[in-house]
Amino acid sequence: MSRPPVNKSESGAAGRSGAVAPRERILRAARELFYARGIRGVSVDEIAEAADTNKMTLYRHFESKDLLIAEYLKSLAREADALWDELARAHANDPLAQLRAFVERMGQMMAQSGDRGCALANAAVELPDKDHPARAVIEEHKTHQREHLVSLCRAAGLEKPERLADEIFLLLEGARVNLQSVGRDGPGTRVGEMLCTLLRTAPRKNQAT
Amino acid sequence: MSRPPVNKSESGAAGRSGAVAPRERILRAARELFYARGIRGVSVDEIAEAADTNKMTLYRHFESKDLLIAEYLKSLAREADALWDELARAHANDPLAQLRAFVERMGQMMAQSGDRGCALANAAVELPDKDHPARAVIEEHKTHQREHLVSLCRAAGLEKPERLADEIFLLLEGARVNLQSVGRDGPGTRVGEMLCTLLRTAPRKNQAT
DNA sequence: TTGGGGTGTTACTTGTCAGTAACATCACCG
DNA sequence: CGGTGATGTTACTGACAAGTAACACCCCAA
Repeated sequence: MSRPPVNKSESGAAGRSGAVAPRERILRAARELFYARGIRGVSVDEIAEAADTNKMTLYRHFESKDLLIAEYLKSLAREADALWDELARAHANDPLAQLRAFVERMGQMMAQSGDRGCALANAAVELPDKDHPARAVIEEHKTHQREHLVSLCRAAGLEKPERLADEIFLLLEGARVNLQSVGRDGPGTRVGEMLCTLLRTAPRKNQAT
Repeated sequence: MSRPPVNKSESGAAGRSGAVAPRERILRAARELFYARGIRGVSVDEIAEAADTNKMTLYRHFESKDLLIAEYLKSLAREADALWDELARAHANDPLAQLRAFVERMGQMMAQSGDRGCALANAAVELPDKDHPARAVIEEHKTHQREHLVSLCRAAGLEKPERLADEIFLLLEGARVNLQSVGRDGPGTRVGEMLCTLLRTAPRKNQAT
């Protein structure tokens, strides 16, 4: 009780040195492998090896593969939220600029890397079981993402913010899933400019300024 | 050489009677199971059993599970092409009506059944290996689908047919993949009206008529 | 020095799945 | 009736994967 609360992630192998704790290494390896090869196409042994550790240590940090999957998706969701925060800081009190920066960022992501689309959506395809622990993470994140888009559209004074947000949202989802079907020659790579013109030509509510 | 080429599918158990040949039963079972539970989540044993036959017969008709997957997707692609043909017959020489009927049909499909989105796109997610025999089927079909949309938009005299077709295409893809993440409460169910207004407000090229 | 917590290692159990072999059966055709 | 081809049945192999047990190790702190 009285001793300093040295968390296991802070002490031990990691913490002081530049090394990374096993749990973190495992999560990073899981992210790479799950994304690149699909969740069901990667074994926990492979993940452990890629994380420079072994299966036992993996199971000491994650109850099961299913819960590791859920954590993997959670970490991606947190990263996406961090992007929102970053854009909010970069364009404070300018929701329209945040929207623009967002669609530009997504367009870039799709143009260069990320042939494999949205990891969350992919997971939903790979895990049809509605009771899988990952499903809650996916649904929560997608809903949150869409709501954030709506609130930005509304704050930007755009007309029919729900409809516009849905359009942006669905176009992005479609582009990312289509990238996996037809690769870089499909319409997915041109979604960036589509969204830019969509925002540019979106009608604003007549209001004071 | 000289004997009449009695195809196995026409003679034997099926053909004359109302029964269905094993190969067809297997394909149908594969369609249901692969779609509902994912490709990697269904074993060939299950498919054979659902088709009221057994694994041996399955392997007598399909070289491997991978080729069965490819055939499964091919049959779906053929079905989609048949839908185009049906719409073309129903609205001959009226490409705009074909487009409208198409988006309406898709909206219906998503509103009632088909929680699991586009089987082709799902397969692309589940089969990251670019050399998988199913990939060619997927890419070919998606490209063909998009080209058909473009040609319809162009024939309908709509402006920027490529851009409009891509928008329709991506919105549909996005709606279907999103349906799997957030279910019926998401924006996917409203894509029907979105597409209708998109078509209604799409600018036509100034031309005689 | 000593003890303990996190980690590495090996080996194992259990289950599943793709694919095959060998043989029995059944229907139809001549 | 006899034979041929498709189908059914059973049992099997080999591979792989999730998860666990037991034990050795090693660094750090008291």
